[in-house]
Amino acid sequence: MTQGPEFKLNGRIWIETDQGRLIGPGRVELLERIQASGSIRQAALQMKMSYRQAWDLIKDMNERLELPVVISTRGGKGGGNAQVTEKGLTVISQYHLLCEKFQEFLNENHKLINI
Amino acid sequence: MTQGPEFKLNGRIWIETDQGRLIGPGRVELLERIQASGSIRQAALQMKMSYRQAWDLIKDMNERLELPVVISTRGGKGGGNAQVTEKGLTVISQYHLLCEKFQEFLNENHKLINI
DNA sequence: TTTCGTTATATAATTAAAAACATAATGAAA
DNA sequence: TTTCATTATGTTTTTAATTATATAACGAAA
Repeated sequence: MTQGPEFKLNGRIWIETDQGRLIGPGRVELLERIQASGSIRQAALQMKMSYRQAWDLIKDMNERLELPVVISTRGGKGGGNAQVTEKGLTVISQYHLLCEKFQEFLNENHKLINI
Repeated sequence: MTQGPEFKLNGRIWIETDQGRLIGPGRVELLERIQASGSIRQAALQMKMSYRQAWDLIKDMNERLELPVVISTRGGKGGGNAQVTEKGLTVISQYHLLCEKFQEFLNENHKLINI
């Protein structure tokens, strides 16, 4: 029934400080994949992101939040591992909650598009 | 009274089609500056954007919307000029309205941040 | 005490995005 | 009919972002 291009309202939200972005979709997905795999390297591979990039992101969050979001160890069985802390889990669920609200916002305001 | 880093909820919204982003903050600012100056070149200079980039953005919007957002002429007095169409004005005001709503969203949900 | 896969980190290489540059085309006015 | 500033467009260059590569550190287990 509709015709012409389908205009869609979309967007991104994140949490920032005066030092810039701190928590956004990419970082949260990274945390989730670290939690699931127990490995920064595996999480990075899954997201087709370089290990370096993943590590930098984790380091940034660990340094800018009052408690680390990921604790990692090296050596030993498996070569090492990483695990998401309570703080990290809080960050994940907080962001998800915000995203749900944002999705509602997008749905509610889609009808305002009239171009 | 507050302490620690100030966490702020922020974000971006835009209108897209299956061909990708169509209307966002940069494009709308460009339209506004073209409207104010009557010139793509001046608008680009003001935004510290290359003329090429500005022109590409306008071209993209003109081609993807059923009516152009900017009509331009070359030669003559002043070398040429550009003017924002009714459609372009609609795009500007539509996006502003969405941004107002979005700002409300950000303000309302800022309190959800608890990390 | 050697192996293993990972974390941690610096440095080099690659790629993609953006800007810069060059050049026609244009038409009103001097 | 020459000048002028701009639009329009292709091409080259630069820059910034990202990835790749290399290497050390690590510690459990074989």
